[in-house]
Amino acid sequence: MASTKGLANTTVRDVAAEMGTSSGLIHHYFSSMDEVLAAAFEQAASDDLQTTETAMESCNGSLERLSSFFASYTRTDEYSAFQMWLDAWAEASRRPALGATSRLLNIAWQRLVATTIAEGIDEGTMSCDDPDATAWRVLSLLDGLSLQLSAHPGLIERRLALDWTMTALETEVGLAPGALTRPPNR
Amino acid sequence: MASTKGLANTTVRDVAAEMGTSSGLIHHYFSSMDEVLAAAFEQAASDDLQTTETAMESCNGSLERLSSFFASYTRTDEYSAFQMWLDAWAEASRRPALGATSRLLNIAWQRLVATTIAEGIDEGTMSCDDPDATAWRVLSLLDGLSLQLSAHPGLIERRLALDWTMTALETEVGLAPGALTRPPNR
DNA sequence: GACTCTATTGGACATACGCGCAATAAGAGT
DNA sequence: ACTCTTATTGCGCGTATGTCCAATAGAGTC
Repeated sequence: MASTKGLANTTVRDVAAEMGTSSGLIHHYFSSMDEVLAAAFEQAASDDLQTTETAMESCNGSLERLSSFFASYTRTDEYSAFQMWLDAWAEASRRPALGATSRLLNIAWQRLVATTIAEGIDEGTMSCDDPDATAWRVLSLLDGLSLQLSAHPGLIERRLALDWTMTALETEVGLAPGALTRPPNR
Repeated sequence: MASTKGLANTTVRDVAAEMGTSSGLIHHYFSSMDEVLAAAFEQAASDDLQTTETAMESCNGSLERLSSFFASYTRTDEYSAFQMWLDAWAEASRRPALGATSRLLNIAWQRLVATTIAEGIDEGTMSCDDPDATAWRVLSLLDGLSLQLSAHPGLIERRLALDWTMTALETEVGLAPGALTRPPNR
């Protein structure tokens, strides 16, 4: 999936060329371009989610798991991954199928963080009144900052954006500042 | 500016029709569609900024000014205003002029918040190590939450998103929870 | 081997878009 | 009146896109 042009500008012929088939075949399986984009987005985005999930599972302890979450987040191919999300959010209100897909995947990411926080509470290493709300806040902060990184390169330092988000999470769940291990620069 | 279709799908002919002129005239004043979109976006977005600025100026005390900021934010025409920002961010990396415009306007919003916090510090009502960073964090949180409100209606309650952001600001600048007055529901 | 159903092709069709252009209108200054 | 510059029009060209469709290939099934 080399959609460097962005979801919004991806055409049926692009997808066909990339799969080595014809444009007509795609409309044999998908009834509209909206669903083509939704399927393409789901595949790419849920791949990223899967990668992050397996990386987190290989950690023991919710604290390491959360650190691993951020490490995995910065590892995703920087341009295309987040640009794809920006396109999806912008098109969500115009393309129903794509909107439904992005909604589901956003919820999946939020639940991933929320349940890990809940584990931390069970372990006794974290404290949080509302893991659900905290997950939304932390992810929204990360999205809002990543959005600036992607749309306005150089405006905010990438490392600062990540550090701010991790600090916010530490504060929310009652961890000491720096308790989460920052990933190395890249 | 009735661009309900979104910046990305606005055509030269749309703009021409809305201004009651011909499409050729627009290319007489703008050298490319990128600059047309940048100008249209700048006009709409800086209008919103101006409205918020004047609303804040009519308040005395930085605390009231910050409350006014959030009140003004929720007042902006809900769909089209934020959808326009989403489109601009998504297109920023593909359309240089639009990207430069959105970057400048983002900075303007950030400075608006940062300088108000600095005023609060001078007044002695607030405390904050780095108003600049705090402004970026608060605005990014607000953007990330507003993004969900716009792209996935009903996922998060609008009032909660606003309340979370205002609480985050209160925490950052050492105000008591609830010190900022929440705007009435709408 | 004939038949049927699905997979797949390549292209046609209608539409839409950005951009440029030749032609015209409108002033403005002299 | 005349000229030069600017404003404005309407249209056409080239290109791209989503969608549809007739035709072909292939794979089972009896």
